[in-house]
Amino acid sequence: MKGEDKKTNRKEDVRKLILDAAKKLFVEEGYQSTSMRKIASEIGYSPTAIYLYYKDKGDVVYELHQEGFSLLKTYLMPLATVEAPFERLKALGRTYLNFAKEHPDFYEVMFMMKEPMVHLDNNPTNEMWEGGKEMFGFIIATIAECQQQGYFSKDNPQYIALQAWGLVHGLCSLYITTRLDKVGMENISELSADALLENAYKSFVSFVESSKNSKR
Amino acid sequence: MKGEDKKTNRKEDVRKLILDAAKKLFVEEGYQSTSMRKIASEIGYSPTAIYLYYKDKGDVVYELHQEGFSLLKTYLMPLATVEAPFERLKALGRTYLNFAKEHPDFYEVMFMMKEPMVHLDNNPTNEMWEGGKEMFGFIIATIAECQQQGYFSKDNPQYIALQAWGLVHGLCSLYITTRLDKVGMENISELSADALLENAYKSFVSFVESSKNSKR
DNA sequence: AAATTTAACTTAACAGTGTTAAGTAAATGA
DNA sequence: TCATTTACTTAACACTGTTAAGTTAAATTT
Repeated sequence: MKGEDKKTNRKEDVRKLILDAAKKLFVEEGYQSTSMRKIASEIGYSPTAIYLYYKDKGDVVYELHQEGFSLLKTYLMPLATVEAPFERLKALGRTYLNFAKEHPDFYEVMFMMKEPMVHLDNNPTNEMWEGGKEMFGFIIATIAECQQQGYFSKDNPQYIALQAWGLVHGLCSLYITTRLDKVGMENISELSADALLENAYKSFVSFVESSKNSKR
Repeated sequence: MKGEDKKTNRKEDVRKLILDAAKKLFVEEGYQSTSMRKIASEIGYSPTAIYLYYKDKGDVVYELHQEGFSLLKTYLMPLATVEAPFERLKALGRTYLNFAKEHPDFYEVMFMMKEPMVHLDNNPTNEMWEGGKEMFGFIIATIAECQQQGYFSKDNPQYIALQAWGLVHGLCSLYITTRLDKVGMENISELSADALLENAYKSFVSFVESSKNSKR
């Protein structure tokens, strides 16, 4: 069995070598200019060598997408210690926004690009976008706790969670695609994208806060 | 002057010919497989002929993006007749969602892709994402009217409009990138993406409705 | 009417992309 | 030692956007 282990270990090592090179190019030069050939030359391999370890480019992009979710987890971990559910929810939104701003490339591959989802469809394994579902589940659970404290309506927490996620994701994706800049400028107030993002989020939080115990 | 006019008319005609071919491929085969070569062969030209009428691919994609905003306008025009501002706002959200579902490719190029924004940055004309700003302005104006009727807080309408846009855009982009499918399945309730979208939007509307005159 | 210029294209080519098939050299097993 | 597997590389295909140079016909000028 030792030989077997050694073999799979070796295989895993090279996979990691390739993935790390891909990640490096990805964060330094962006997705657009991360080609199979560049990844290969980064580790001194020929382009086709990658195909011995990954099925195709979609496969390595999917792994990158998974790396992104690992990174997001390290951002969200500390939130588990926040006792008050609404405080936790606010921090969740903040952290999500920060993650998107600090790692726009990862955010893109995780939440904006079609490729990783297509890869999931083509590889009908039992895992169905685990990372995304886990994060969404965290929002749902937190919302449900908030409801018990009088926040939001008594609606299905899934729907409310989707509103929250949709809003924050919407802001992040408009920010990343520079559309927040474009609507902010020349608008008398002359607000920067960052200021718009900040103010919109704050305004949303206080809107939810103010509607506590309205109970529809 | 007649010669001049004839010349520019001819030039405009061919530009339209190219753009229509691009649009056809765009809606029938999607952005991914709309290449300069396919556009050219669609109208019986050689690939390089396009470059006599458009600077580069980004240029024709930008025009496609403009076509999208023309189309969106035809969707939004009828809303001007809705007197009650909150009714108009609800209809605006609905219409926006419908547009995204009926024309996902146009929606992508208008609100999700980076290319058209890069094109704007590289062509420093006086127009700064006119279509986007006009639509966002429509939301702001409607929100402002809603505020006068006791809806929302007395916050800057720009911030509230951005929340609304962010939420609806977030839902649309999660829908288009099939992420709503992925989080909806296997979730006991087993909701389809369409049902999730629908319920989240309805829940949001009734949340805003219920908080009327809370006045923070 | 003839010569020249300009307009509207095409052909060939470059540099890049993802990907497959075939070939090679070294390590391993019998 | 010989055969086989492992781990790669080289060459090639079919694309992509794009540029430079060449062609052909129409318009303009002389």
